Amino acid sequence: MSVTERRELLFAAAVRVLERDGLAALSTRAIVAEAEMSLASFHYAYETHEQLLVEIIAATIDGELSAGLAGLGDAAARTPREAIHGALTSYLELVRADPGREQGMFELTQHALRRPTMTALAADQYAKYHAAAAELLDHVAKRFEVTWSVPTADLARLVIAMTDGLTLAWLTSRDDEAAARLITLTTDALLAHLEDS
Amino acid sequence: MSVTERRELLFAAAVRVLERDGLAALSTRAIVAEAEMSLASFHYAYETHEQLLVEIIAATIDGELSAGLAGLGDAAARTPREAIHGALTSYLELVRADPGREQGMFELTQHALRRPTMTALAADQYAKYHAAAAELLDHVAKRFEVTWSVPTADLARLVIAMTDGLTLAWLTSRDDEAAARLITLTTDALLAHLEDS
DNA sequence: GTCTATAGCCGGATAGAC
DNA sequence: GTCTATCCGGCTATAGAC
Repeated sequence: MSVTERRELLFAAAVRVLERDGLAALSTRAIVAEAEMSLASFHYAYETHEQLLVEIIAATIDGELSAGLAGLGDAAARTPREAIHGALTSYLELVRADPGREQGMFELTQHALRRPTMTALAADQYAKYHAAAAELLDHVAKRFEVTWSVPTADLARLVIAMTDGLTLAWLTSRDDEAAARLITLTTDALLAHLEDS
Repeated sequence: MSVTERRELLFAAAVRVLERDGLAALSTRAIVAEAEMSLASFHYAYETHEQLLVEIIAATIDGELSAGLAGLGDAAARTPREAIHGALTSYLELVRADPGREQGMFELTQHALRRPTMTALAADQYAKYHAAAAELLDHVAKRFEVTWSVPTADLARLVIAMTDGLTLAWLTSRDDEAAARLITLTTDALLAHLEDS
């Protein structure tokens, strides 16, 4: 087996363990067991356990972005409200479909914030979240020929803060109706800063 | 030393370790070292390590509430906008003054969500957050003789989601100006649902 | 290359001396 | 009651057989 193939298998196994059992259970032993390998073979692909963690954080950033906010580009939306409401709703669907995944993201962020060598990763993670949200807000403005009366960089932070808060609220309560109302309130908050060009 | 006194000392030491070093470092050994006790004496006050964790989660809920949203009752505020903006700002000050504390809260929530025996605690935690936020929104409405056009229970979820999102944004970026703008946007979002009685 | 076996450390919990 | 010493298990990492 090639080193790169082994890395990919271990990486995929690690993501499964993280989502299913949480970061606290993401030991080297759990990973190789999930990948059905021997313990020693882990270090043939990765130097240290922490190195895999770093790679997971870095990689999950991009995946999260494309999946979570893909709904914003939804071609079926006929108004800015539909576009934004639909995007937030499709994000919530993602959380509902795989709660462990979003929980794993939070755990990774918290973990990174606690280690000096990894805090930059957490900062990068959120910088990319904000950039992606801003890009999609710009996309909505362009598509519907409207303009945001507040810098999209600021509105993007509002979007990300709300998705984080929405996720935590749903994870702790599992209340779909309350989450739907929260999405509507968030949509209202964003649309208040939209004006015709 | 009485059992209750020992419990209090261990509890306080555990909170210090949690805030300073994080949940992952909150071992029984670390706690007794912080409290300057022997290892065995821990189990004279608490049956298990998990029992202390449960107690910390339960107790920190109330403390967080009273401290975090105390600004909403600020007597100096002369308008609803000042009251809400001031409350969110004073909450952010709390986060800035003690980032480790808020991080510890997130870590406890994530931890509780992963163990079946503790998920109810996380649900209680957020239910109490929401109830407290609703109560304070009601307080603002009463004091300034205005009414909320949306159930305060729903607006309360918006408040809590935003404080969570705001906290994560600040923890990852340490950007005070961006946080201030986020607070202004949040204040706007809430005031949009305020009308004269 | 790949495995078994193990070193060395830290974890929670407890036995037993005093 | 309070401590030291220890059990036992899980952890990361690596040595060494093949």
